[in-house]
Amino acid sequence: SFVKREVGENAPVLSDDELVAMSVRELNQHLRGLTKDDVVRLKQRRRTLKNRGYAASCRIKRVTQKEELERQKIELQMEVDKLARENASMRLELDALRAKYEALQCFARTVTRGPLSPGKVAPTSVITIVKSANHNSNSSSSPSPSPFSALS
Amino acid sequence: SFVKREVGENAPVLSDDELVAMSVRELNQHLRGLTKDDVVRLKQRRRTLKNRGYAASCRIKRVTQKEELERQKIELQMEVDKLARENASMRLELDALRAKYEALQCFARTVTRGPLSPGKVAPTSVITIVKSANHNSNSSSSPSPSPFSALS
DNA sequence: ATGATGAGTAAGCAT
DNA sequence: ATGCTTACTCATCAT
Repeated sequence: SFVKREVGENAPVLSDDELVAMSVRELNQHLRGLTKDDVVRLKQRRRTLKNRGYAASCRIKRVTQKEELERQKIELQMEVDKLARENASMRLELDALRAKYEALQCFARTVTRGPLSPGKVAPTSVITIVKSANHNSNSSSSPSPSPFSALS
Repeated sequence: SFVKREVGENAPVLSDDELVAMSVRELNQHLRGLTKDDVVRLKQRRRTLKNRGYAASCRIKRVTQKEELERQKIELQMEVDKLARENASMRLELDALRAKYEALQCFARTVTRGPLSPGKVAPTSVITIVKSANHNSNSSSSPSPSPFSALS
C-alpha cells in the first residue's frame, strides 16, 4: 500500500483513472524527484492499467463482432425467405400462364384448322369468314402445324 | 521448485499431465503420508491445471462457434444468390411467355372477329371457313370483347 | 467436485 | 511506447 505513496506520505498520489488517462508529458511531470525504482514501478502500473483497458476493448470487440455476424445471418435468412416466396408465387403464375397459353393455343388451332372437318359442325355453331393474319408467303402452307411461328 | 517434491526428495512426483488426468481414487492413493498442507497444495495445483484446461476448451469453443457462424453466413449467401438467379430467369421466362400469350391473343382476336371488316382483305390473304369453338348461347353476341372467358 | 465463463495479468507481436 | 491478442489464473456461478 505505501509503495503507491509519493515521497510526502499523505498525498493520494494518482488514481488508476488519472494515471491511465495521463499523457506522457504529464506523466514525466509526476516523475520528478522519484526513485529510479519508483519510476519503473509507476510506469509498470500504468502499463498494467492500460493492458486492463486493452483486454476489455478486446472482449467488447469480440462480442460486437459475434452479434454483427448473428445480425447478418438473420438478415440473410430473411432475404432467403423473401426470395423463396417470390419464387414460389412466380412459379404459380408461370404455371397458370402456361396453362392459359396452352388452352388458347388449343382454341386457336381449333379455329384455324376447323375447316378440315366441315361435316361435324355442331347444330348451334356459327360460320365465320376470316382473313388470315399472315401477309407473307407462308400463309397457304401447312394444314395443321402451328400458325404461330411468326408470333413466338 | 522444491515444494513440488514429495517427502523423498528425488521422486519426479507428478507431472502436470499425470495429475490432471488422475481420477479421484488414484489421487487419494498419492495423498497417503503427505502433510495436510501438501495435500491442500496438491489439490489446489490439480484444480489450477483443470482450470487451465477449461479455459482452453472455452477459447476453442469460442472460435468454433465463430467459424460456424461464418460458415452458415456463406451458405446463406450462396442460397440467396441461387434463388436470385432462379428468380431472374423465371422473370425472363414469365415476360417472354406473357409476350407470346399477348401475341397469340391478338392473333386469335383477329381470327375470330375478322368478318367484321371483310372489305379490307389483303391481296394475298386466304379465306377460311371456321367453326366457332363455343357450343353454348354466347356464341353470337359481343363483337369485340374477349372470346376467351371460358378458357381463363 | 467439476465445468464454464468474465475479468485481470503478463508475454509476445506489430506498429 | 502503444495497442492488440493469447494463454493463464482466479473468482464466481451452476450442476
